[in-house]
Amino acid sequence: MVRPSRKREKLIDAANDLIYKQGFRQTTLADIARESGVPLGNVYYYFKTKDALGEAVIGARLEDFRTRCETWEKFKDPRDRLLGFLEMPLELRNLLAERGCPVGSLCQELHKEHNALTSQADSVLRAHIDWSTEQFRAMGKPDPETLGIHLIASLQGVSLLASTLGDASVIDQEIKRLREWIKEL
Amino acid sequence: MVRPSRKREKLIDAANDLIYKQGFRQTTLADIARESGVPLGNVYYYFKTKDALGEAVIGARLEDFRTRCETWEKFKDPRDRLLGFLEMPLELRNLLAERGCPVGSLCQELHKEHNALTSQADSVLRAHIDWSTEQFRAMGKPDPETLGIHLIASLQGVSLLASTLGDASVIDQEIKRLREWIKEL
DNA sequence: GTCTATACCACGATAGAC
DNA sequence: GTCTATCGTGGTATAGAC
Repeated sequence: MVRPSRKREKLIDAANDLIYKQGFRQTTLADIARESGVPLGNVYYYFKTKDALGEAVIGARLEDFRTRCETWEKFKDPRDRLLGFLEMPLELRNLLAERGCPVGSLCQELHKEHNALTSQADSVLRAHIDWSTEQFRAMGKPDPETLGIHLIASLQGVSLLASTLGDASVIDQEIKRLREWIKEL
Repeated sequence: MVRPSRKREKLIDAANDLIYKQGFRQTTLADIARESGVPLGNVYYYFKTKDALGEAVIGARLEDFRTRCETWEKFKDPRDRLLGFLEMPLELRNLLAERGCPVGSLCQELHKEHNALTSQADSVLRAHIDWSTEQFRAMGKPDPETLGIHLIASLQGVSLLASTLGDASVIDQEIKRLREWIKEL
């Protein structure tokens, strides 16, 4: 069996967490090397550049979202899928209040640089919008994309405010509002 | 008459724009020096550190918001004040779609670093929330802060999506929704 | 494949002439 | 007050021994 290198995985995991905590630019390869237990010079055996490692991290995040999607798609009713989706930010509420949303904050950051990774990071947020839009479409709603955008924008906005205010309860408030909105739609 | 140095103003203006365009960390003092026409070494005559210049920029932004508040407070009806407030993101729609919200993106960025400026940047976003909350309170609504948070979170979220999708029309959509929400409240 | 040592560069900050 | 030259630090990336 061809199994991917352990060190490669460890590097991606460490980078994933550090990028969430500190941002991409602020996270140095030395940080990642230390956190993953891989010597600095050895990082370049697995990834040619820092950007290449960033690309792998974003790929892992997209993969992670796809896996989550599968669990929500077990629900037959698209309304239930959306309500299932809304459980995620509730579970992560303390993390979101501390660090903001990993997807949104990376998009913000990379849009300010002129980084080659920008469009890849964007695609993760876009995947959230597209998945939500599909559920609204399955519900037979007109303008499903407007609804999908409203849903994701609300979550992004409240993540930013929760981390700025250092208060996770604003997430609960907004999720409550969104749940009611979806039920009444 | 004691007038503040022209160069000092130019530095703040250039820094303000560059920080909006590129983010704080990504913006170098060399960038700011070039853009403002002030030689690099001379920057330190006006600001001891880069953080000190950042602090002046945030102060200018807060001052700018206070000035805008005065124009909205000409309306007697708090509902009209909120509707006046919502004109701002509409006017800035193309800028928001290109660069995101200057206030929100700076909060995001500084929260990832452990920068001394973080709490100052936060106070600008907080000012937006507080002002909105006051209007809802003046309308006699229960839980005015929840409403204020919803308003600002919506704007922040849609700014992020507009810049990620590169599409200003999502701002129009969400503002339309918010206007109706305020009118029916 | 693994690791140490280091080249190289960019940036914040300072020294000091004018 | 103004400006040039430069120091020191810390980051990405590479060379090359094992």
